[in-house]
Amino acid sequence: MQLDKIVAYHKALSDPTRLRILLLLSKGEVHGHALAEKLNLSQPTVTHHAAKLREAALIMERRDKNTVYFKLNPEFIQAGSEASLKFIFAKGVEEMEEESPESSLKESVLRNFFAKDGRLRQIPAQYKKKLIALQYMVEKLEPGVVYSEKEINEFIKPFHEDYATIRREFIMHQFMYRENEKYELNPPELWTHWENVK
Amino acid sequence: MQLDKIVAYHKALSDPTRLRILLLLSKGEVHGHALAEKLNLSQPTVTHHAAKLREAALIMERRDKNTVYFKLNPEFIQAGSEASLKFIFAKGVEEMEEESPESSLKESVLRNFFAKDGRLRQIPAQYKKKLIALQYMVEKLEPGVVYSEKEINEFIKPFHEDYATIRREFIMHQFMYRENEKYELNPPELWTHWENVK
DNA sequence: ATTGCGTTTAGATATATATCTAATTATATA
DNA sequence: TATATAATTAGATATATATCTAAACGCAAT
Repeated sequence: MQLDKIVAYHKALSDPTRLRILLLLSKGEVHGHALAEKLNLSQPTVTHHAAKLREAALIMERRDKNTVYFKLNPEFIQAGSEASLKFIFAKGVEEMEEESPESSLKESVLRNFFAKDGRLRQIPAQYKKKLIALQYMVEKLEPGVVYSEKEINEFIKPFHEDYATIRREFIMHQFMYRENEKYELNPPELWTHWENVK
Repeated sequence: MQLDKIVAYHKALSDPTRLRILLLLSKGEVHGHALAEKLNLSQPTVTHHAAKLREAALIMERRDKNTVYFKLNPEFIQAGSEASLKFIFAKGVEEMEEESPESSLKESVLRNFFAKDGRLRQIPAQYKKKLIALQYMVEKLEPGVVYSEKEINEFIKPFHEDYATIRREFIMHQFMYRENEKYELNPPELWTHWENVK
């Protein structure tokens, strides 16, 4: 997961002093002492910030005698920006397909919690199993159809008498969407799956 | 100085929990309780992060009964990214103002693409020139005024009959900001300029 | 009214970090 | 070798912040 890299990138840019350093470097190479003077900071402070920027690969260094010159690393500055946007806007990239543990657990839940007539014996207390049971029921609804609350209740009753709780769970776990008393199925990408809850 | 805004933008993105929230929101609206569950965090922690993201204008909220739904504010996420790069790479801010190539290109575009009555003969296909034409038009709007979509259309029509395209380009290139059908001018620092697009 | 549920606020705690001074290291020169 | 300059490291301090629990708030249903 490149999450840590993206965090490091933004951490590096989330300090006014470091941004001012980058601004100064945008005009060309500058050495540490000069940065300290221009920013009215001590040299150790400059070293501190330079280390942060170097760790995020936003600057490069060159040593000449006992003087260290800094300059921008423009490719990485831009790359971090692009990687962040890609990360944030990457809708559902991390979806995974059928796994054996999941399907066997699913079978076990359907066998043990649902009677032959289709009724739900009890709402599973264990989170994973509850989600499986909820999903099993919700998949019998029509995508794209707008239901009233009354209709949802009537739909749930054949499964379980406590329709209010189950209706709430449908919303809480993103199986359904509610607005102004109207209920509608969410797309499956939005459903809460126990694999995503770590 | 917009330094503080850029710092705030990166601070908002410099936490792994907040990035995970944005990732979840990239698939669509999610409410607070669901976020807390999916992330294994307490609700107050979600509120805390939501406040940070809201302050940086990276998310928007909608309330239905006592449930708050969050969603991304993609324009601002992108705008912050562009503003940062623009800030860092603003070489020699003082002398970049009046360069001959830019101003002559601007004059040429204004001369060749706009008729004497002010109408835009055609939308420039070349990127640089299109931005110049868009900026020329958008500068005739009042900063700080909130326009309806109808008003924007009526504003554009005297320039060009394809107001829908131009209205979209205003948003796409960050000249304007849109929320709930309301349009407002962005500050010029946010505008996309062709010098930064290489 | 009372209860239930989702959210927010308040307050506490632990960790992270920006900055400084003082001491140490690295490099070059007299 | 001794000295000067630049950089780094070590250690101290103050501020910021991510997280939690407990309490308060807002809204809807009974």
